[in-house]
Amino acid sequence: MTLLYYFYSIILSLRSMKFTLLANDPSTEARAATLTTDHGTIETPIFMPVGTAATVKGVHQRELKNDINPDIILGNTYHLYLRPGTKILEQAGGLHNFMGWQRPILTDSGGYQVYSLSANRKIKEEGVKFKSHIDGSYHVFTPERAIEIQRSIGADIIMAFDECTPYPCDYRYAKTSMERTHRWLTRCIESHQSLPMQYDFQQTLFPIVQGSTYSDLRKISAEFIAKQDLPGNAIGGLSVGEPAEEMYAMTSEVCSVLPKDKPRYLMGVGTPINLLENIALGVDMFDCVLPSRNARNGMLFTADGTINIKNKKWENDFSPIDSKGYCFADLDYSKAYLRHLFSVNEMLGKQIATLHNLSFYLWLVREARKHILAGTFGTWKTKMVRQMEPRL
RNA sequence: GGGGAGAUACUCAAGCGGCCAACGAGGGCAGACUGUAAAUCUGCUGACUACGUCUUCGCAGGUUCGAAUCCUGCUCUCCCCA
Repeated sequence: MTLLYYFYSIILSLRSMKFTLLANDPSTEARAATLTTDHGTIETPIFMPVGTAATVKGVHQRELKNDINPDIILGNTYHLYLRPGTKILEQAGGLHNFMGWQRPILTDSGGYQVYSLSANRKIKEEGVKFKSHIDGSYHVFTPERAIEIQRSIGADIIMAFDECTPYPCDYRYAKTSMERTHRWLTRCIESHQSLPMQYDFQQTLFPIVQGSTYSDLRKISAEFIAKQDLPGNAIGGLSVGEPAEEMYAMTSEVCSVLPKDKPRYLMGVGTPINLLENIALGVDMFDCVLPSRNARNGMLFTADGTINIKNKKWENDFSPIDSKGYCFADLDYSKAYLRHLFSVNEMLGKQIATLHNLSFYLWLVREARKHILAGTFGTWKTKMVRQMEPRL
């Protein structure tokens, strides 16, 4: 029995994630593809809703699956490690079973927390020491530990442990940090290869390009990352406050180096316009808290730009939330009603807004995909960007 | 009928002679948010011909250089005893 399981594991580990390019847009670098994991196929370009603590905040799994309908969602290593902890996740049979989501999941390694919890952590060559925001306890994340925890969590795609540098970041530090992230990557790869699978599906490791806003560093980093020959590649350290044009310049630089036959994941991006511009530069995967967090704060993303549903001007606007109807709630409820829910701080308001925003984001990337497949992405993108730009 | 407490901006509520256009909270109005320490955070919230002026602290008088703050009367509210 043990022997059988052993062979089964070997067969599983030989199988790897499959990326199939279906189309290249004629006027941009945009591509449409499929990415197959053991939990299903992801059609790219894709937006991955963020579900940090084993939940896309405010959304039932049923709505997530049936209405928003993303092919993959995110979880976070740091948060899940703190609570509920790897022991519980292992007992549950991994994150998929724990949260009742059987499609693909990607976990961030905790690299972003190195950035966002900067006041509560210390970086060393060995790893990063964090002070827990929950009980003040100290925890050390090393590249090895980050992979080990991600093995226990059990996401289909797991991320290398990196440092997401802040903006602005001086050149010397950007270079030092990038080189350390590269060394950490080597350790992540070794760890990933040596640690046994804990569940009966494949987990794929993605490395992360760093280099802040410096073209030469980005190029060096992208070359180093590409050389590792992992099944997919990520671009990190962007959308941390730099102007959008700088982000696009970096994405463009990096995409020109990263292999075309592997998925490219731009971490933490972004606004609907950011998504379209980066798809045009060759990015396949995105994740961002904007649609979910901003929804809870009353901001709705639409094809005609953003609106703040809390504003007085919606008080007696009984038209549908969004007549385009990206989800049932868009047509079932009015703007005036949604504003009311926010006014009285009813949780349903935040749920509806989240459902709308994520449905819109997923509509946007699916629509982009259709246009790439049809060869009309360039003109469509230009039109959409103009339409969504803030009017003064 | 007797005794006591109190009335402050949209609401609740501090202030008890000058540093008061008046703490704080709520509400209201706006803004921020990009690999989630976020159902969070920030600003404004008497009026105006706005870095200045004017009118406010139940109402009416008074004391004082100066009152939301002290005194007198009135109106109203609450509590206790009969």
